[in-house]
Amino acid sequence: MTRPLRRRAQPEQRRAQILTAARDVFAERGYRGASLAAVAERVGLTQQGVLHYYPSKDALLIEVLRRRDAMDKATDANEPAGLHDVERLVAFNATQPGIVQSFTVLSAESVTENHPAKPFFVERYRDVRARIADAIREELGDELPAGLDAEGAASLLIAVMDGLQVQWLLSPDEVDMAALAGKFVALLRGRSR
Amino acid sequence: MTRPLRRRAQPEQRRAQILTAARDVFAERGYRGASLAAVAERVGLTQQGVLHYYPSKDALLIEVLRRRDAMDKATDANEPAGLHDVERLVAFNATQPGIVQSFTVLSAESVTENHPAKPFFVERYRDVRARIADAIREELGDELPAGLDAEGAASLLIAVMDGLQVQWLLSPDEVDMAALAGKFVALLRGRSR
DNA sequence: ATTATCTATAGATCTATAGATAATGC
DNA sequence: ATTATCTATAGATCTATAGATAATGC
Repeated sequence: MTRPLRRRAQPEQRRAQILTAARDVFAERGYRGASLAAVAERVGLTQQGVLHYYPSKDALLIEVLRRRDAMDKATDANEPAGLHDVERLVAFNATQPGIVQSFTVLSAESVTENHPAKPFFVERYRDVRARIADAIREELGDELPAGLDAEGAASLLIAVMDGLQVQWLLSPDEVDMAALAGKFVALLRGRSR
Repeated sequence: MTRPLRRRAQPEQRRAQILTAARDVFAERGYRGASLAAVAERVGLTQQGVLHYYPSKDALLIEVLRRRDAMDKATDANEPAGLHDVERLVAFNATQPGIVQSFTVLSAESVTENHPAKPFFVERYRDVRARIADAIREELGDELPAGLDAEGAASLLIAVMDGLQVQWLLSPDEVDMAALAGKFVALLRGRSR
């Protein structure tokens, strides 16, 4: 009975493990503060083992973001289906601090010089703004308060969700993200008094 | 006529130069992505020259933040004096992309593990929330729409300003920060229709 | 005498490439 | 035959400390 001296994982499982570990490490330290060795350690490989699956640190980050995007689209997570859905979505996010943190940290870091995720986030915000604007138009038509148009309201809604995440990550007990996001939606609906 | 072989700058000028350079480098690359050598190069010193004035990279970051805070308080910049002042302040910020970027990048990065600026930002947001809540109470009393209280409205206002900055830094031509912030204030005032 | 600045350097990283080896899949 | 994984290693960093030197301030 000979025994294998080294175990090999299923390649697809390995890739998935690596992406999850990378997302967590990037969330904890930012992209520039993270190392391939830290990712490797979490999946029980050497740093070179990780590079067998993803040819560079940049490529690994891009894949993390792509997969996240694909999953979000598949499950309709992280982008509200409409105004009625905002509070539920934010409440769900509040149960997933790691995911919230990865998004907050990477999107802000992406504005820095030559950041590999910059094109990704430019496009993503453009996309999300357009889709949320459509949803708002569908629900409220042109009946927006304060002279807002649907695009502006979409920008504000995204800003509220992103901005609350920073405050919540720093002081979870002082900021009730979901309730506040819900109240912002109520403002948009114009139920102001 | 002997000439000095090496020029020495006035210490206080040097400190100010270093802090400005550090703020810019941190804005461009984030704290973890920045190096002391990059800061040193901008002021014409070696990295060890910088460490003569600030004993560590952490200490340098903390001083950058402290000075910024002191300057903000002195000039009333970066924190609106009240709701009437929000749009003007945001319009002013839009003329200072470097400062906006340093704030956006560092505050988001500060939520990561063991980040030296975390205590600073936890406290700062707590403070700013309280001060803005006071200003809102003074201007609007308890007449807040959507069942908001002054603290909640303050959280939302800060979130709007922070969140718009990310979108604006990524796509300055697509997001009119000042106009949108102004419209959010109009929503808070309850002039909704 | 003090201090601003430099050179030298220790000691830790970090990413990426090259090539070896052992396990898998046909 | 292919490929998952390792060791070895090049080449660049990076922070921080130690100690030398030259300019400043009393």
